Amino acid sequence: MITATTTESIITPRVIASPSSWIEGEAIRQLEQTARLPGMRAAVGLPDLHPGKGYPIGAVFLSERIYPALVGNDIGCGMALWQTELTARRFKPERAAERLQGLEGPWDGDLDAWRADWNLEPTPFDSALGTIGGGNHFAELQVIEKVLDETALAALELEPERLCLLVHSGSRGLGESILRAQVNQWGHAGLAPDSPEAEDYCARHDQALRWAEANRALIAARLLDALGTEAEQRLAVWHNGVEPVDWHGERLWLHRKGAAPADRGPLVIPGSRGSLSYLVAPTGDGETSLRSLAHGAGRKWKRGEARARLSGRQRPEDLAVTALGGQVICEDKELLYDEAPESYKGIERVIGDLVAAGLCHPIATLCPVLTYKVRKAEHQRPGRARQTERRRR
DNA sequence: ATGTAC
Repeated sequence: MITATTTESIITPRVIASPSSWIEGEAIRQLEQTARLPGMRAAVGLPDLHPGKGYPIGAVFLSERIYPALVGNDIGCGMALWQTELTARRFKPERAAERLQGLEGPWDGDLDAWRADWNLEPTPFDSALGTIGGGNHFAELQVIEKVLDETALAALELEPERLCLLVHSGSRGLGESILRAQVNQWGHAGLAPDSPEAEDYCARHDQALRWAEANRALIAARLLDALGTEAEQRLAVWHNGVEPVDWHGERLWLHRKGAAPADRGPLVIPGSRGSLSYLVAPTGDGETSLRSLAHGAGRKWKRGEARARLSGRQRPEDLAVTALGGQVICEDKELLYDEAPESYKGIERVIGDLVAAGLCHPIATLCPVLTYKVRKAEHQRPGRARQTERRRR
């Protein structure tokens, strides 16, 4: 007997982007392919849609089943915004840059207390709590560049003269281990909700969400501590994950794969480190966009492609300051090129497409002042003593 | 994306 518990009809994915917005063919193919998975009910590509490893990034999927492989390894990856005590007027990026050291290593604070605060069980990956990681992850100080909705900004308790801190990171090795265990046992198959394996995955997934959120908070705390200042968190969202939703009275599973939630109030959609980020308020009923928004500008060039394209015309030192005047700390050459502003699409187009589709309205723009990616360990770079020695000769 | 896989 065949039990028809899943919908067999093929759904047609939608792409929310103006015809003039360039989207890679491979990303569309991945979107269509993913939309054919059993139990898929809706699939939407957002304006930052680009190819990922098997599944597209910048997309959202509504399904009868749970697809861990679609969520990917960085479960809980997301953005959090703080308002710092620093004022834009008095901030000295070069001085601040000098003080930001050693954020890559394990935190030497009270890990037990931190885990207790965030309701986290110990994991084998906790030495990475409070570390940014690689790829597109960063911690960035930003100045509010232009206020477009004063009332909304005030409601968020964001004062225009104070610097913001935006942190983008995820669940590091923990999320990766959860996905790996999942794929080893079940492959890429969708899990039936209420099955033991689904419950097991969801429990681990939710733990990774909390871990990632705690990670962003600890990254912020360490960075603020290094700068000798304080801050209050204003916004927090994750853009990689799956959650049950009531969809017109039916219980379905909403997968966000590089897609920000549009059902939890205002959020930041960051551009590259060389462009503005947008603080936006979601608008509309969430029907056409599956309650989601773009999570960033979207990659234009694949990882590893940027160095070959840019190294001829830009030296590493040229990439240390962006066109908008922001300082960049990234002592990893490959990453420095991979995450160069040119590797990303223009954020203005992405926001424009979302606004045109009636999905959000801008509250303010944020301009990067100091972007922290990675420092090498102290022993890997020329120390003060050696530099002094050289100068004497 | 990943205290990565080869």
